[in-house]
Amino acid sequence: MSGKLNATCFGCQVRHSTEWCALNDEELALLDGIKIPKAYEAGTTLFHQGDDCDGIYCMSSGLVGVRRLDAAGNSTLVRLCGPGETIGYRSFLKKSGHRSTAEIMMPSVVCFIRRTTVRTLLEQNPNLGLRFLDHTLKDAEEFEDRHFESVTFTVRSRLLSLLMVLYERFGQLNENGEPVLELPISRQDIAALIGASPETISRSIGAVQDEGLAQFRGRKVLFHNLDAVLQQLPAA
Amino acid sequence: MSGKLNATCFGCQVRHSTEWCALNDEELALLDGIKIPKAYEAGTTLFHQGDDCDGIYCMSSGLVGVRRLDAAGNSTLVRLCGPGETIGYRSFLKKSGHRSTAEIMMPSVVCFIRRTTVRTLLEQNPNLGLRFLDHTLKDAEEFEDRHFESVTFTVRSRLLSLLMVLYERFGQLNENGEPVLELPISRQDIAALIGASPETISRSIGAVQDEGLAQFRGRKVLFHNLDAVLQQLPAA
DNA sequence: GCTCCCGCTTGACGATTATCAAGGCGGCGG
DNA sequence: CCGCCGCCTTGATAATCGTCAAGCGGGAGC
Repeated sequence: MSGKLNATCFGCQVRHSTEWCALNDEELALLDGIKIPKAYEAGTTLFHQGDDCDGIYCMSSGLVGVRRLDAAGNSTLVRLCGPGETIGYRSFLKKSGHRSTAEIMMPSVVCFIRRTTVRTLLEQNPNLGLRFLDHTLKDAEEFEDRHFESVTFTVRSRLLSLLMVLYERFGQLNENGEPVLELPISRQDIAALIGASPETISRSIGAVQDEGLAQFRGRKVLFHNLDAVLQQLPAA
Repeated sequence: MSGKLNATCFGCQVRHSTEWCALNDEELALLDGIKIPKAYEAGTTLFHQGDDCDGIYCMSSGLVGVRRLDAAGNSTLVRLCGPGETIGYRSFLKKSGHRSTAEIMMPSVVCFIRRTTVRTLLEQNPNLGLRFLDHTLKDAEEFEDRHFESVTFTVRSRLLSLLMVLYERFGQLNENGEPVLELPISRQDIAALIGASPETISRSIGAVQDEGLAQFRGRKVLFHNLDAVLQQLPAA
C-alpha cells in the first residue's frame, strides 16, 4: 500500500507553497532522502490526541481533518488540511504532545519527517524557522477569527462563511460557467467545523436553498449568486 | 502625566517574565535608552484597529483590554493584558496593521518600543525571535482553546472557566484563608470576553450564586468551594 | 443634600438552537 | 433482488440565549 510512490520532494507539485520552499537544493536533497512518504486510506489516522510528537507531516495529496475532543465527549473538527499543508508542526515547535487527532478524510499521500531531521534543517537554515513563524502567526489569526465568528455570528452566517472558504479551495466553474462546489466533507463534519448540530446544519442548508442562494444536491453545491452570498457575510 | 516614571528596564519587576529576558545587559541597555514609557489613564487607547503597527508595547503595570469589532457592530473583548505582557507583537511580526484596539482598563504604565528598535534587537539576538515564536505558539493554542470552548460549552461553563482563569491571575486568599477574587473588569466586559449578553451574564452569576458555588458582591467574588467549580468545568 | 448617569439586575418575550424521535434514501454486501 | 446500515432530513419539543423594557443603586457633579 505504501510502496515507493515516486514521491521525491523535487517533483512535489505543492512544494513551493509549503514551508519547505525556504530550502536550497542541497537541503532539499537531504529532506528527500530521509522523509517517509506513505499512502493512507480514508478513516485511518496520522496521530491521536495526546500522542507524543515524533515529527511533522506534510500533505502531498488528499485531505485530512484535525479533530479535537474533550473528556465530556464534545468534539470539534478544528481544520482541514489539503496538499501542501504541514500538520503537527506546532506540537513539534512546542515540544509537546499532540493536542488533536489527525484523521484521513480521503485517500491521501502524506510525508512524515522525523523530529531530528526537522531540527537539523532548522539549524542549517534560519529562513525555515521564519516560515514556521509565519505559519504560526496565520494559525493564531485564523483561530482568533473563528472564535470571533463563533461568538458573534449565527449558524447560518457561519455556514455561508464556511461555504465561501471551501469554495476558494475546492470550487470550480462548471460547463456553463457557474460556480460549483463539490463538498469534500459530510454534513456531520460541516456541523463539527461550525460548531452546530447536524440537524441545524440540515435546516440551515434548506433555508439557504429556499432563498435561492444556492442549490444543494448531495455534496454538490451550485451557487446561483456568489455576490449575494458574500454580501450576506457580516464583514470582518 | 507621562514624566520620567523611573522606569528603567533593569528595574522592571516583570522583565523576567517577558520576551526581553532573552536580552543580555548590553542589549537591555540599548532597549532601556530607546524605549518610551508612558502613563495612561483608564479609557484611553494604545492603538486602534486598522492602525499601522509602528512598534510594540510592553506592559509595566496596569491592565489593558484588546477589543475587536466588525462592520456590523459586533464587538468582542479578545484578551486582557497585565504587567509583563507584550501587546501588538503579532502585527509587528506580520508587518501588518493592527487587527484590534488596545484599550486601557485601569491606570497603567506601558512602554513603547519602536519597530526599528525591535528589528535591531531581533537581528542581534536570535533567542529573542524564539521567544516571540513561543509567545505566538501560546497565542495560537489559547485561541484554539477558546474557539473550542465557545462552540462546545454553555455560557455558564464559559463563565466558570473565565472565573478560574481570572482567579489564577488576580485571586488571593482573604484573612480567613478563603479564595477571593477582585474582578478587574465590569460585567459588560465579562460578557464581551465570553461572547454573551450582559443580561445572560447577570443571570448566570445569579445561578452560580444560588447553587452556593460562590458569592458575588460588586466586583468581589468569594469562592465557597473552588474544587466544586473546577469539577464543573468540562475537562479540556 | 439632590439629581443625573451608568452599570447592573430583573422580568417578559421571542428567536435561535439542541435534543429526541422517526422516516427516507442510497450504497453495499449477501 | 433484498436487507442492512449510515447519512441525511424532517418534525415536535424544550432549553438556551438574546432582546426589549423597566427599575434599582451607587457614584460624580452641582
